[in-house]
Amino acid sequence: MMLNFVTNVDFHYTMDKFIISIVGPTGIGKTNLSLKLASHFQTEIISADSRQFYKEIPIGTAAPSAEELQSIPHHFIHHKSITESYSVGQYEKEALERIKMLHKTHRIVILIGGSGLYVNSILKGLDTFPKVAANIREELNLELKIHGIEILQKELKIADPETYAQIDLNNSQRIIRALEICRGSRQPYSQYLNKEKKSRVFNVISIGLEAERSVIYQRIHQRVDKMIERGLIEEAKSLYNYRDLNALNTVGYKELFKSVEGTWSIDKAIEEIKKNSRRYAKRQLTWFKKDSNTKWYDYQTPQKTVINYIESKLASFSTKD
RNA sequence: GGCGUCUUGGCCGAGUGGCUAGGCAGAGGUCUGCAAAACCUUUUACAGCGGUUCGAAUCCGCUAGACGCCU
Repeated sequence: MMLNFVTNVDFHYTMDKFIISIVGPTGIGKTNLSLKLASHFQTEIISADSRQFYKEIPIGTAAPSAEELQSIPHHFIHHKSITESYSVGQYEKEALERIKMLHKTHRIVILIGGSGLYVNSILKGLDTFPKVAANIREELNLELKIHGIEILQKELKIADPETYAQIDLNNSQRIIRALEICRGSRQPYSQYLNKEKKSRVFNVISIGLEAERSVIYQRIHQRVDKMIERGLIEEAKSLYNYRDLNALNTVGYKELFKSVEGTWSIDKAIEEIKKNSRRYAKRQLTWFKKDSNTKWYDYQTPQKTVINYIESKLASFSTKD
């Protein structure tokens, strides 16, 4: 339903539209490249970073600076408050609408991704699930806390054997998601999966930025130190009262909260931030490397080289018509 | 110099004759509305040499190193 603007009528018109997707591990230089590309192609940037959505946490999420945000129009950065709940489903819908709008006046839109699932929601699409009341998840979370995961596993086995057979049964988040759909819609979660293929009205050119592992880690360490200099500790302290919000279950904040509480020293917290950032980068790489359509470049590759590649891709698409 | 205690994988740490300790770090991976989340898998050992024994990380001896006490 969220894709009902995709019709045969505007097929021709839309397929001359492009998304340049930039992926890669945290701290590799995606922001920098996206700014360059946006200015070169005279276009705007859509962010697919699930933490840069939140306006209260700019330092720890390494969001683009005020000047950068001013030089190129950005979308989905700082558009939410940490107190609002947000989901990929909502993001997919809103971002697709925004992209459609931008494509009316721009041939190319830049998508910069840090969050694999969010990038995928734009590029490939999610299946459509019914909306379920928020209190169902709250109930499930409570049941998990009181009775443990076994009871949820049992319920899933009955409610949706197919999902039960495939899902990671130790992962309570997945089980709860499946169950909230089962309970809320009285239909098995698996029933909503893999419906008709989502069509997209744009072509995708995917660019990955990478570096040797040790280089990535070194850059992460330096960036964390810089965040501390810029006042990450103060930012975290000021948000301590909101620590239970999902948006603050984020590298940089959860560790500093422990030092506010006195369980960790500041130095220990900083070490943990670096460690968790390294792990995050590793998971991002695992996710993004799976997409064989991505053209990978070393982070030091001249931006001109990347632009040339994109130009040639654009040309190859237009000759296909 | 003498006496004693100790030496387990990158780190911590259990194990006293046969049965994978475990944790952390690292590495690899999963992923359809909490995703910077959540979850899964996993390599490298018993300081060295020799002996006892069917069998030694575990018992004995020597060597090396660490720590403690004594002269």
